[in-house]
Amino acid sequence: MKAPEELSELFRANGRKVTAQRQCIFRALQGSSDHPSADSIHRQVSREMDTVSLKTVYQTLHDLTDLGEIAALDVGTGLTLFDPNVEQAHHHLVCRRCGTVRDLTAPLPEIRLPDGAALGYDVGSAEIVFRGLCPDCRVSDPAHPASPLSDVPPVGPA
Amino acid sequence: MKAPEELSELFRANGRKVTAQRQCIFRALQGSSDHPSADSIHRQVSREMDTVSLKTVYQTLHDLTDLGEIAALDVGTGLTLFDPNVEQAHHHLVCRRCGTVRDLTAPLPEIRLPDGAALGYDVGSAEIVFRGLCPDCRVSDPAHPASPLSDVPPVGPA
DNA sequence: TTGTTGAACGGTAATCATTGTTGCTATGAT
DNA sequence: ATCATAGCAACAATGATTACCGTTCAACAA
Repeated sequence: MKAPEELSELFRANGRKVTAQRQCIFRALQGSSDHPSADSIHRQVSREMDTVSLKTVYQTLHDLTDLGEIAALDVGTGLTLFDPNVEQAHHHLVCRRCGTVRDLTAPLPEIRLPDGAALGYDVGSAEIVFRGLCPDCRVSDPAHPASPLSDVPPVGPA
Repeated sequence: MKAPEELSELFRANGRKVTAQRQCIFRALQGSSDHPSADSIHRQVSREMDTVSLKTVYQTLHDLTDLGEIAALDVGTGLTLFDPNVEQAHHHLVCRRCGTVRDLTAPLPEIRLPDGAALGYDVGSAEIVFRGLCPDCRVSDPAHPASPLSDVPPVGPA
């Protein structure tokens, strides 16, 4: 993701208007190093501007996704996360208990479909999601989900 | 997924009751070779029993997921799909236009995280989702003309 | 066979994430 | 400064999923 000022330029260059709300969202995105949801961005922005609509956050995030500055990421937790890290190719590691997502920058073998395996599809991208327990959730007894801190439902493996 | 009679046995063995609604859902699942949603199963079951609650379908599907007989599958289309094929390890091919999901049984190199890359996670599974346009959607989109199946380009991370 | 018990049922209403509608406001170009 | 229009906030609505609640019925034992 580019810096806020560059994003403003990009928006203008694409016929979109640069509003105070959008600039605030740009800054909130730059400040978040992880994978924020629309709601968490909205909470962050609301601290600075108290009447920002959640819909405005959604629209700006979708605009940024269309422009390729961030990536929408759905790992099965029921809400869409947004990934500002689009410069560096990476995959994701998802905790099946609390739902937190971490980037995986470790080198992985290039994924290639064997000839004829694409079933006529025009395949454009491949994403790998690793699922497991994060260090924090491993501390609690794995056999007994005693007190889940977050009520994200577990997601079954493929 | 096991046969309906075996599923009934399994339910009884786990202290769950075998109702007519559940047996009907078992049969509907066995009859569907693809990746049904809760709603499509509900429509199928409703043809046979006209007063089956959608909640009952959800509960039975979750029970089957807990027992490992089917797998919940969320590929970012907004609804949860259920995959009766849990015996054979496979990945998924998702059409980004119409959302249909196909199994990929082609052999892929085993995905394995290098030592120290797991960031303290207890990694349990890895799933690959390939995204593209299915043959039907390619026909209606001149921007992505059909190409010979042999020259599928290698695909990188999303 | 019959009685008992609690899991499971159907119907409805609620919840959560997300999107549409509408009338007003402010951006960016003239 | 003016002005057309994209964008805004405040709702209301949507679609998938789940909770509530009074009733029913599968499982098991007498």
